Amino acid sequence: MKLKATKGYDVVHAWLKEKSLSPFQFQQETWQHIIDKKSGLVNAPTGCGKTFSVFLGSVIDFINEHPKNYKTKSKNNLQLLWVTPLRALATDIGRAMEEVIDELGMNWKVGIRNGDTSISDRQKQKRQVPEVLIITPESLHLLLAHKNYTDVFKSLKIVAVDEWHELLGSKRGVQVELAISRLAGLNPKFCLWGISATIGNLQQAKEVLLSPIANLYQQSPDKFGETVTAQIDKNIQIESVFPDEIEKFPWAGHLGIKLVDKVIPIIMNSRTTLIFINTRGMSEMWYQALLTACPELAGVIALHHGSIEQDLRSWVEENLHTGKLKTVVCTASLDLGVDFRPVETVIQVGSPKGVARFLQRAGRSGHRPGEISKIYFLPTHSLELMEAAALKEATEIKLIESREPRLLCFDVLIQYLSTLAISDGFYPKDIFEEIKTTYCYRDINDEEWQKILQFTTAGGVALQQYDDYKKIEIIDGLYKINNRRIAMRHRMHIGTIVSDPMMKVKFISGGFVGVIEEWFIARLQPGDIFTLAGRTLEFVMIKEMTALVRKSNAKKSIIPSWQGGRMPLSANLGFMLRKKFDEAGLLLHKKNKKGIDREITELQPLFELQEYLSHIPKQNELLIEHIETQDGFHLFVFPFEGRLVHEAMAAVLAYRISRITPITFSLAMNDYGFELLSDQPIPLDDTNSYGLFSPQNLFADIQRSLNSVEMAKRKFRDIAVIGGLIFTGFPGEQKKARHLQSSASLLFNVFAEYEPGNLLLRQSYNEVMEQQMEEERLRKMLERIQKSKIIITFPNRLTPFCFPIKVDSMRENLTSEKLEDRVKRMQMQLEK
DNA sequence: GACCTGCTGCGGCTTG
Repeated sequence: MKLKATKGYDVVHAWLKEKSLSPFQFQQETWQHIIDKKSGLVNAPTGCGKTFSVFLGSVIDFINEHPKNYKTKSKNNLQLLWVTPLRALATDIGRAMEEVIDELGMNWKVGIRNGDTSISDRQKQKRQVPEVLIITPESLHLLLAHKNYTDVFKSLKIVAVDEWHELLGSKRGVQVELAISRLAGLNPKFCLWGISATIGNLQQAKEVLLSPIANLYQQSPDKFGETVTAQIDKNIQIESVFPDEIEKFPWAGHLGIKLVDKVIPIIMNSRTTLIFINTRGMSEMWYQALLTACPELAGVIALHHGSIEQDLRSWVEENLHTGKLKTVVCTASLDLGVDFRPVETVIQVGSPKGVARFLQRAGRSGHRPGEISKIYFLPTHSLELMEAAALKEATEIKLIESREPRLLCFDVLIQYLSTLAISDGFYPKDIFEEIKTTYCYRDINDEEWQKILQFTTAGGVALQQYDDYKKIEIIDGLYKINNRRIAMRHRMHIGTIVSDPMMKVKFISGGFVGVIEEWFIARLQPGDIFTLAGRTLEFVMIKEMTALVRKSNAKKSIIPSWQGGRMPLSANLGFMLRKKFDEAGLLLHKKNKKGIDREITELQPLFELQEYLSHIPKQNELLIEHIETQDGFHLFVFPFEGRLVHEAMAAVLAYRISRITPITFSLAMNDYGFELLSDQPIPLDDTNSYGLFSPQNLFADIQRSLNSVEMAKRKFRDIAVIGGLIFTGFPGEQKKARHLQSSASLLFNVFAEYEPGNLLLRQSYNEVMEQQMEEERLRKMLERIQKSKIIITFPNRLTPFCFPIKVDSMRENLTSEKLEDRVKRMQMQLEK
């Protein structure tokens, strides 16, 4: 495609030429669309100039509009609104944009508006609106909460939503949708561009973002907008780290520290290495282990995770950028963000749980078009090695996960209405029309809308006697909040991220180290030694919700753990894993092992034992193992559908079996399968297996088998905070976690008793089903099982497949030392 | 209610 010659393009083209840069095809395509005033989605990997695709497009467009005076034109006049999910990205992108503007001699200003923006900068931006404003979704809503906010957006020409794939699928994405619907209501002339990495549902991603704009043009949202794809194929090299003797490598575990000696040469042979660890606690352990194994790393190795003080993290990022650091051990905290050009090698320790995440991390290395991205996969137990084989093939065929957009988030809607009410107020009729243009709320009905309005103005049915919940007043039909206290509190609570209250950790001598959860600190005695941010610390005391510590030289220390999210194995990776096990099973009977993944051939001894004791399931089979040990009667099932689905399925199966015979179970699960354990034989056999895994009555059986009320209550806490029902305190004034949960629980009970139809209550149950149980996936799994062959085996001892689940379930009752002894004993028995 | 594996992300302490 050749770009139409325009003044704007000439100017930009000349500039590019001067810099000896030639634009990529996808960038030119985007520019053309922007010139033609179209909207759409750019699909490009990070680090290949996706920023410039849209940014330069807006520059070209501006020059075209003002060919004569583009150098002097414009002041106080927002042209481009750049939405990005990360504050850290804003500075970098802003700097790059300023450079271009400077070199083109244009009279544009770039402003950054987020929580880091100083008060004086905010005031400056208010007096003189910059031409380019880089903003987070939260800050964008804060703008909508300002009086006369409509003035700011009058001149807006282009809105870009960067990293849209990161926002889609979360309530932050819903916030973006709402903001877009409002802007579309105000200023129908702007173009909207999303920028996204590759995901499974790109078309849907485009539709979600562009829906309100499609509505303006009265077009059907699923067909509206352009898709521009960068044809830049990243060369990704995946290499497994193999233990020397697979026979001696543990069958279970999650840390993988036994392979630390294999990591040192990789670090040494590479300029810089990022080591991704799945949890914060384990990243602390790896950091220590690497330093112990290779003391020369002192000073060039660092640690980075979400509970480390922001300043320390920035220091690490900065020094990684300049190449001073050779290695950084990190968690998902470095998945996104600053463009780490010098990173040469990436190591993934343990399961990345999904294809997209793995590719994202691989892409952190060789971060330039044309360069090879090199990633090592380090397994934490034997069977996990199969994930490397699965990831390789998934990468080849681009089996990348989708991000499902969230629907009908009433909590976010309530927050949004309060936001509009504290600025200029709103007329329900207009706003209802607007929100219905979003993907999230397109199916909202009149009754639900009335309930929402009633809720924000009168506290709904249950809370009508409490003035605190009557936030919005109606004056001549205008919905408005005039109470300054309510307005202030609301501004402080804009956003959809609800975190557990944490305790800060600070040196007595001053200086913050990071944050830790209350329960962890609560069990420490003064004088106890623990580790945080790679430092050994002695706990002194708690003062004003801050744990005071001093440095320590002790050799032994406790490593904290945090209660984070529990990402399950993705459906795509599970699918590929089943395929690889199928291949492994076939291979046992084959002489010629050419062309077979090395991971599979290395694991041959393990597979032989599995096949001897039980069976290796094929793709169209479900393996069930009945095993009797001194602990009792075990039933192991291996659907490979991820922890959350297994958790729900285990409960449903236990319930269904208990209807055949009165029987109680204890349950255990991991990403590959689950276990039912009982003191009596478990009546599951050929005659009833399909019935027990039937999708029929699934919903009812879930309700009966899981404590959905308790689960909904937990979900409700976040919903209540987002919806503004619970005030989590002024900044710095931390509320206790217990306190927060109990106020949420109280509200939950009130609704359950007096207003069972409450929308937020309903939403919490829906979120349990959709997010926690992954009901959709559970149902699909059961349908798959109905079409599969169920293979029931009776091994006379534990098998390589069930061993990791067994070890995980033992962990619950034992301390780690005892566990280690016990695992050894189990393994010895197996080797007999 | 919390641990023995359990991520990340944002915002707020005014204004007339």
